[in-house]
Amino acid sequence: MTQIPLARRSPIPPESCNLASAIEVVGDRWTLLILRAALYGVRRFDDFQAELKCPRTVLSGRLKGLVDAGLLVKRPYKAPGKRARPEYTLSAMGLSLRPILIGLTQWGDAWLGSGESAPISFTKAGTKAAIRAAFVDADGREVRPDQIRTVIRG
Amino acid sequence: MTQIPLARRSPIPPESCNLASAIEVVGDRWTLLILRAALYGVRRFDDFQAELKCPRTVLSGRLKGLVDAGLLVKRPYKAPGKRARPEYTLSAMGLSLRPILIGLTQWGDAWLGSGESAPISFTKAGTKAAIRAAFVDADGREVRPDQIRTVIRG
DNA sequence: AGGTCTGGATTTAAAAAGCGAACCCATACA
DNA sequence: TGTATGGGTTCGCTTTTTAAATCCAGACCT
Repeated sequence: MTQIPLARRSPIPPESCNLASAIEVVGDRWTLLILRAALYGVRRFDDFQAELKCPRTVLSGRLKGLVDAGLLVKRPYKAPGKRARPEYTLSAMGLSLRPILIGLTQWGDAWLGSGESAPISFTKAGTKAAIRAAFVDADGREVRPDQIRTVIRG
Repeated sequence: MTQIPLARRSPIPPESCNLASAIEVVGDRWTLLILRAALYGVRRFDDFQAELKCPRTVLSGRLKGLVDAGLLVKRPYKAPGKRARPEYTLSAMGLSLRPILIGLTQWGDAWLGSGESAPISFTKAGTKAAIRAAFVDADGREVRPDQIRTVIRG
């Protein structure tokens, strides 16, 4: 196993690190579970609540936070014969988290799964072969994890 | 923007979803910040504490949790002329989260960055061109986001 | 108009978690 | 003998979470 060299501090302090900022935005159990559901198409308050079984106060707070952060868009929808109600859909910013959550799904399949085959998988349109989250170079060719190098600006 | 079709529920209930399980393990602000630091080489209690500025009780609890979950390994180290002390290093399970945290870093660069160029970037060993998180098929060729299809087992 | 249903929240009070400061312990070193 | 250091735990206090109850607006029915 490639060992990471010992460091007393991270090369970038958390205050000015975009990873740390991202963690402030999405690094929360309920927030992540909301995003998971949203990526599967859930949009409405009560549907989120039924799925997550979280307190409605928490849900309402988290939804507000995600809207403020720009990950969700709140807008009215109107089913025929019903009054207009808000629905929460992913913005481009929120949608662009999909590869990360798919990556986390596959990490969970690999390390937390119960041995059975993964209950959900992802394929390229028109084919049946599974795809996976990975890194690619500018030409779209895979770069394996041990080939990744970190470069600090400066 | 590709809209996700409306759904009242996720296709997989959270209780039996490996993504939801993964969120239980790593879906926490301090836990993620610890993993971030660990991926940069931080190993020791006081170094984590100085970097995260979190209460020592919280740090000690989270480290225990990560060891129990198998992401970190606790073992003694001995600097010459010093007494033996514990250090926390990433297991293979923890290391395999690196692509996800790099993906999250790049998401933060794209959406939360202050307009300047990213303070940290990633390249393929031996080259200078940046790499990015993406999906690949079995042959390691990129699959663009709009080409991704979700398949439920059954 | 009045009554009821329903989705989308807010209010309330108890339980849990987070927090900072102080303290403890073992070992190196002077 | 005393002091410094790394790695924690203990102690109170504050903030969040949580579950349950309540509120509210608009559609539908009669």
